Amino acid sequence: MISTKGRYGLRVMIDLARNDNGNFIPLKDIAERQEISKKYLEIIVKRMVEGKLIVGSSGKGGGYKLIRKPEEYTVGEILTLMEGTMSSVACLADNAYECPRKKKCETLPMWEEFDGIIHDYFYGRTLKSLL
Amino acid sequence: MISTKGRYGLRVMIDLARNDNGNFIPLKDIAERQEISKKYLEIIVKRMVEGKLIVGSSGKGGGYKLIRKPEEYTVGEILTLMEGTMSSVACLADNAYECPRKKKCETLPMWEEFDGIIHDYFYGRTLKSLL
DNA sequence: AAGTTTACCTATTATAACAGTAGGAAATAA
DNA sequence: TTATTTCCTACTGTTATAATAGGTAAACTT
Repeated sequence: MISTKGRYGLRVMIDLARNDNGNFIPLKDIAERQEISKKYLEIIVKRMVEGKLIVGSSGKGGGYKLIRKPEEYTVGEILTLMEGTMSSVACLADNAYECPRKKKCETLPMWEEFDGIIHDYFYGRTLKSLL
Repeated sequence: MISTKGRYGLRVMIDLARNDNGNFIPLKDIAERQEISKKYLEIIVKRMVEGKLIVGSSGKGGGYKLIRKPEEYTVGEILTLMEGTMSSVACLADNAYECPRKKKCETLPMWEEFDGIIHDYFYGRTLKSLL
């Protein structure tokens, strides 16, 4: 299940795209429009800055801004950054321990196929498509 | 992300289908074959009995047994029973609070479409297909 | 009737993630 | 230098996960 990190993160990206006028957009404005606590959003955007999805600028006239054009972000990369992994099961997560039953597991092929569907869905959809 | 409840539950169902000979199958045997703690599996199968996926019988010669034929179970119903919900976001879960931003939410349509894909995938697949 | 096997039932626990809140320091522009 | 805004560290309450522990009840066998 997608947590608030992923959901709010996406909404911040949409908000930044929607209200882009070339200047930095203060988090206060985003928080008000999106009706999310600014304090909590700080955690969200921090990760987005670290992940190079957006850029921040301190001080007056500061705020956040997209780095690329909306059509150059996939929803998948945004969610993956925010959620850590997009795998449906722990066995297939990025940091997965090597499961000893891997070869004889009767459910693994299904999880793999399903993860492929998830991947195709979210990586085949751009931020622009959400505007 | 699918938890051990869903993953182990599915494996128990497969194990019961695979080893079905008309008799009840003791949990001890399932636990050994699946390499999962019997104690933990008790929690899993309890829920499956309550959800009418399987039936249990105490005493010598007891154990668990499928109620229907493998082709009459969908993976979706098994996972939904074990996980509680198969929604990708809290806003769409069965017990969802009524989100005040529902009408203007720009991400909701995507989550709804995605949940449809999840639903189609898992409900269009039977236990038999995993054998 | 006794013993064995098996499900069934009620706790308890350790760990981690989630969803925030709080308070201040540093940077930037007017 | 003052206002604004990001940036940083720490803290907290709640819930879910992934179990473990110990016992009771039922059913079959001898």
